[in-house]
Amino acid sequence: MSAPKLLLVEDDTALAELVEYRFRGEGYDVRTTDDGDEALLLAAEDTPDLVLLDWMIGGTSGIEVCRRLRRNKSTAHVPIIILTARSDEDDRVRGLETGADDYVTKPFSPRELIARVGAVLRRVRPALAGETITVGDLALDPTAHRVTRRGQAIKIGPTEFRLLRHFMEHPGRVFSRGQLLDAVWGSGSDIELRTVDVHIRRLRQAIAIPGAADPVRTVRSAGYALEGV
Amino acid sequence: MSAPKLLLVEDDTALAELVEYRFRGEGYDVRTTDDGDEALLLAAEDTPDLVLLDWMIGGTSGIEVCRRLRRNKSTAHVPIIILTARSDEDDRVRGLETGADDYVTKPFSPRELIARVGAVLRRVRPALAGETITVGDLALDPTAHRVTRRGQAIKIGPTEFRLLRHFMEHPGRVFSRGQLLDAVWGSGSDIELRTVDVHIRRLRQAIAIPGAADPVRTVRSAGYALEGV
DNA sequence: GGCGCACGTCACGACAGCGTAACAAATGTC
DNA sequence: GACATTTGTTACGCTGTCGTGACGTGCGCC
Repeated sequence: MSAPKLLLVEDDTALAELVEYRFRGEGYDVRTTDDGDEALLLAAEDTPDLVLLDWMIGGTSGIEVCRRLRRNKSTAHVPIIILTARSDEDDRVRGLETGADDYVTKPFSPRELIARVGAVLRRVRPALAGETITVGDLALDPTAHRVTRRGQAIKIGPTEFRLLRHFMEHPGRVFSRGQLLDAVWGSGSDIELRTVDVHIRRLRQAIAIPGAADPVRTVRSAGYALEGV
Repeated sequence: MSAPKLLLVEDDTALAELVEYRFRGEGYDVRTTDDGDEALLLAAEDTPDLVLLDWMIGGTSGIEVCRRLRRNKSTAHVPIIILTARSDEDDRVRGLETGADDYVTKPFSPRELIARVGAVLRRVRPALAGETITVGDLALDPTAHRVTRRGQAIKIGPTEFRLLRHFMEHPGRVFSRGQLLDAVWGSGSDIELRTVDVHIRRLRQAIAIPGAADPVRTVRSAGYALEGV
């Protein structure tokens, strides 16, 4: 549920197994493939939270996988860490140009890789790294499953919690009802769009405290957003 | 249960005796072997809390023992400290890649090794370092196998003890039933998820005292957590 | 052997939380 | 201002989850 999902694309089987093992030990949910095309499929059917991408793989080259991940809407914003054997500067530039978030040259220690992954996740989605996220006077602790506003605890149901968490991971950004259904309920759920409204109301009710403005903004005919800072 | 169990794999008999002697003096339960294969057997039949592994030993090489410890489910998460004569950087990388937790180069003072072992145990499982952990008005003494609340002794069964200890090692954090089964019952035990509920109830009953709130929090559709401070 | 204890499982009941529909209110359009 | 569209709000039935008591079993101890 809250374990960050990694997609590992690596054709060195031994290395892949090692990395997979260590990350599982760290509480990650890892899926592995040695093929670029399969990677794109896997990423499409269940969007990972981060992609570890070998630079040179069979099927499609790493740079191509990177580009195509970016092109696809659901995977466009997934952070990517490139693994490469060459410490060549040209490659580094090309990798980052293609939209990779970080760059690790082989040989690396799993510990180093774990640290890098942690760093990228902390930067991109703090809640996935188990860190408390703060937006305005709201604070959400994902590991303790706790929400506070101005220091006082908020009683909140599971769905509202996930909804709020999604908002707090992208403060200020407007989400359509469909996007919220995908992100909070899961992409395969056929739920009425209007159901979102009800949960927005419940969320508003839950985080409402007297004398404070409602941080949930309605954007007419577009969706909802959390007031960022 | 209370004394941390060490497995020492070392073929320098004099050194092994010295280390063993010193650690026994510190209250550890030490078993020693000079053979890699025997080490794996010993580890399998009675999972140690930490393995001290010489890099170069007869039978199987240290790195191989390390790998095979990791591959076995019951020993997969046991911390390993590598002892090596070479301060060579390549080895260091390879050792950590294989999943060792720390690395001590010979010659070392027993005092240093004791400190490192303590540090690793504290990091991995605070209760094994023999320190009493305190959360709120609860206190748990892992060596004496005793729990007190507001100073008064609590009668508690073995499973509830391990459950409470796990909670107290991670106060405030929410664990799913599956995670609790892995952590308290051991991974690979096929126990019904709902069994956790029953033991949660028994734990609640055990630590309940009149006029005090229940420190075990139910997080609906997520799991349970111990109220942190 | 008899006893007590701790354990894992089950079944039942309670209820929180969910999704939906229906109606009220607000907002935008001409 | 009249209308259409979008959103807010409420009520309701249903499902899934949780708490709880009871039961059978295995094990060690006396």
